[in-house]
Amino acid sequence: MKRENFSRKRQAILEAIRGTEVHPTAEWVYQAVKPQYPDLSLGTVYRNIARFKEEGLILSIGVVQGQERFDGDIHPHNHFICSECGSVLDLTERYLSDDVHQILSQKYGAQVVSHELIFRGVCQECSEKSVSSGKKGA
Amino acid sequence: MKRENFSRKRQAILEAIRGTEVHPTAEWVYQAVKPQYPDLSLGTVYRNIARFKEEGLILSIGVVQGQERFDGDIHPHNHFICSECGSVLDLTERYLSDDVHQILSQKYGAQVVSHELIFRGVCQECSEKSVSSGKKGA
DNA sequence: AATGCCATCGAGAATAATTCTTATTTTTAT
DNA sequence: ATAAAAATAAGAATTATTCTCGATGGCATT
Repeated sequence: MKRENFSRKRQAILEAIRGTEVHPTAEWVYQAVKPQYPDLSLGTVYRNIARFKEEGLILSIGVVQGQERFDGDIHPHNHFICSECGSVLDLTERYLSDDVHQILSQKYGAQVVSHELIFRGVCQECSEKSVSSGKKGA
Repeated sequence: MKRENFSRKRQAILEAIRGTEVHPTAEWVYQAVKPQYPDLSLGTVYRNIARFKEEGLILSIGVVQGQERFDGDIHPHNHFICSECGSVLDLTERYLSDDVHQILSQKYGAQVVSHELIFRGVCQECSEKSVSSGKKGA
C-alpha cells in the first residue's frame, strides 16, 4: 500500500550522493547523473537535494568556496576541509558524546539536536604541491 | 613611519563587527555603519570584511540561511545556531584541546590549523514561540 | 596651502549559486 | 485506458557576493 514515491531520477540522485566520498556539490551530482538520464535538469537536482535534506536522508556539510557540499553518510562523523582545494575528508575519530546535547539544552533552555565539528587546514596533496612549488615549505 | 593604513570607514566597519554579539551579516554591518557614514557602500563592507578575514582580524562562522556570518571575537569558542531564526550564540565551553590539530596532522599528513564546532537546534526564544503557537510543544 | 601618490571608495554592472514558475511529462490509481 | 497526482525541464528570477573603474581621501613632501 505504502508507496515509495521515488521516481527514477530522484533515486539516481540519492544514490549518486550516497555512492561517493567526495561530498559533492549540486553541480557534481548533476554531472554524475546526467549520463544515465540525459534529460536531467539541474533544477531537479536542487529540488531533490532540498527534499533529501528535509527528510534527513542526506546532510549538508556547509558552503565551501561558494558551493554547498552534501554528505550521503548520515552517521555521526566529522570532517576536514582543505582551504586550498576545497576537498572534504571524513574523520572517523569521535570527539563528542551525544549527551552534550542534553547538557547544553538544559543550560541554555534551547533544543540542541545536532552538532558538527569541522577541521580546517591544508590537505596532504596540497601541502606537497606547495612544497614542490616553493610556496611554503622551503 | 609605518602607517596604520586604516581608513575611517574601515575602522568603523571593524568596530561594528567587534562591538556586537549578533555575529552579523555584511548587510547588517552596512546598516550599522551607514548612519555614521551615509555615503558608505555595501561593496566597501564586503571588501573590508574580506580583508579582515585574510588578516585574521575576524572569523567567518559560515553561511546561515544564505548569508555569511562573521565574528569579531577571534578567541577560540564554539557556536550554537538556531535553525528557526538563524541566530548565532556563543558557547563558552571548551571541548577540544588544540593538540588534536597536531595529532590529526600527523595521522593524515595534512596541516590542520583550526577547527570549528557548531551546535544546531532551536533557541529558547523560538522554542517558546513554537509552544505558544502550538507548533510542536503542545 | 599646493602637489603628488596610492590606497580606498561608490556606484552599479557582472557573476554565480540557488530558487521559482509554468507548461509538460511521467507515474500511479482506478 | 484514463484521469488525477506527482515530478520534471527549461529557463527566468532572485539574491548574495565580487568585480570594474573612475573618483575621492588621506598622508607626505614641498
